[in-house]
Amino acid sequence: MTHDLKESFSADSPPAPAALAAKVRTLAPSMTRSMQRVAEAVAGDPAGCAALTVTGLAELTGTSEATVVRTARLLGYPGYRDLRLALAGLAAHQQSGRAPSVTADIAVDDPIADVVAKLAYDEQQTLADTAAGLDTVQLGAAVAAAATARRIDIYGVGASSLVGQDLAQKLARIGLIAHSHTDPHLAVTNAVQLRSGDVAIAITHSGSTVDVMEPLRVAFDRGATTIAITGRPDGPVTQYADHVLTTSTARESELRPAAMSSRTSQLLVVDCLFIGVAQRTYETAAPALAASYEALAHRHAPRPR
Amino acid sequence: MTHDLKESFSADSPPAPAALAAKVRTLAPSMTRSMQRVAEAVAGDPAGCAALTVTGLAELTGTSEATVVRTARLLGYPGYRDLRLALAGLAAHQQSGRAPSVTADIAVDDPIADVVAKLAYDEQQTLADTAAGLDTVQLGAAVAAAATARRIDIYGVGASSLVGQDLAQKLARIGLIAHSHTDPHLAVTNAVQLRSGDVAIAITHSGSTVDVMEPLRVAFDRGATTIAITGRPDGPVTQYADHVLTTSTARESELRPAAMSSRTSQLLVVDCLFIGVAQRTYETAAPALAASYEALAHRHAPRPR
DNA sequence: AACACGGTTGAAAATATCTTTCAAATGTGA
DNA sequence: TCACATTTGAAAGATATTTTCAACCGTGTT
Repeated sequence: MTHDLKESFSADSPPAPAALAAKVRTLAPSMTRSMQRVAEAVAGDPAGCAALTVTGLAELTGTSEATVVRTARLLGYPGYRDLRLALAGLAAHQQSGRAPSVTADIAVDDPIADVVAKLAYDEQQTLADTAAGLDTVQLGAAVAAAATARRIDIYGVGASSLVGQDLAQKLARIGLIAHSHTDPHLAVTNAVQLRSGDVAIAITHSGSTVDVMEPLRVAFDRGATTIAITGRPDGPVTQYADHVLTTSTARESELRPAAMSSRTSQLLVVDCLFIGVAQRTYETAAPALAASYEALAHRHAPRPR
Repeated sequence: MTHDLKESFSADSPPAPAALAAKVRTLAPSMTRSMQRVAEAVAGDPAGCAALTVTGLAELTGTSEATVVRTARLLGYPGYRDLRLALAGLAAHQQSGRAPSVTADIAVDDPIADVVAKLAYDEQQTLADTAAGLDTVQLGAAVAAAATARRIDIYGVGASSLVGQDLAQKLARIGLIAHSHTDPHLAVTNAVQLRSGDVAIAITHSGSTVDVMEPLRVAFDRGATTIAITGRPDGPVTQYADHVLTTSTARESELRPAAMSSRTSQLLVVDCLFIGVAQRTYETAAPALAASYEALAHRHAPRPR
């Protein structure tokens, strides 16, 4: 416990890391020759020096450990250890300063690391856009309808079908009766069965996919509450929709199909819808979720050693 | 010999400061209780921990020096000293970028607008974590294998099956022979047909889903190049994987199942894989993509007036 | 030129910190 | 319950840091 006093000292008085180079210049005149060599090395390559031990830095500068420690002291740190920590911080800091221009399109010859960065950035952007553009009133209405629905039918084809399946899976997990339809004919056949109190959800990025519009129209005519999740709030599908949830569209490039970002956007909307429903049906949702985890437990292999 | 590449993951991961919190979550399940306590402390207060010595951190977490060192090792650092340096860097990093206030868990009584904001933020976080934690060497190897594969089989069940389908759909669109298998029996039956030059991809968040491991094992034994996309880089599935792509794990709450963020993470990985393959097969991929757009055009209704 | 003297320096000892070892404690499955 | 494997921390061992101290250097004086 006694050493803790030292800790508290280092906590309140270390110099601001950013000003290190300046401090070196300021204090240089009052330094001895060997100390200046050390200070120079430190100011010149903080990141590199952070990787060195006292001995390493002493050798690098052609001085001794003692001199390195003296320099650290002069710069305002309790010892070399703390200077080194500050150096690490400084390195990380200036690392982040160099913001990579990931805003560009993905090119054919981009290195794989750039692809990862750009893709992640794009999808993050898509999420932000979607969240910003989502009408919470419409979403609230959709949630209310879905939470009390007798049954929920979901239509989606192509890439959107996966989103539909995802939603259906999750709703089913919390005990709701939800089905995703991919086959347009079967979807229409099923839609005919719907009536007031049921919910139909169409997912289409273009807002004009016939195979998805048709079953929604039937459901609409039958009196079911209809929801459209689309990137085109003015598209044809919305004329059969009681509630419209808008997804965002990101620029697409040759290598990055629009389906990619629309899927991200659709999934966020669908997740919001799901969480909303789960909130409203919490009493039954929570145990249902727990039960489904339980049921799956035996499908996993034991931990290896 | 090829399988030894797996080793490189845990061994080479150098100071990746930004991804520390993510790494803690990813590796937490494979940690012992006391190690988790240490990891928690580190992830919770990087700045504070950076000021502590091994002994200090051991006392703080009620464990021993040995455990602290073990934890540092598991997180990918040579020892505590290096973890501490990374921590200092991280502290400086987050000092500059002030975190937003939507970090709280989603509660049962959150208004719908908050749900949207929190969910979007969480998914963005997941994307960032995934991108930071993705081993580009492994990814590059996976891309190379997939781009030249005679055929690609993809295994995934539950939520992961949708990710598998998404990947298969996209690869098929650029002219590759790719199939997603959901039925474990059929998957194994198909896996038997694989041989050297084919690629098998298993997608499982837990890393221990038997239904997915089994076909991958068969493919592995048959000499196919095997890829595992999993949130548990130390899970059983990796023993049959030539290349391991790690997805990140976000904290989950009662209302937000882990499946949600793992899906986001998996999709990003899969997208990166796809783009990588598309780059490598650009000559054939570009016209194939264009053709598939063309073919779908007539499935859309004309814009209404 | 020789000397004395204050400041500078690094080798080596002393200390602090980190790492490894190993046996006890704890948990786990038969 | 026992046998076995895993987890854990105390203490020994290895490194890194700090301190000590005598040698060294440069300068100014006699």
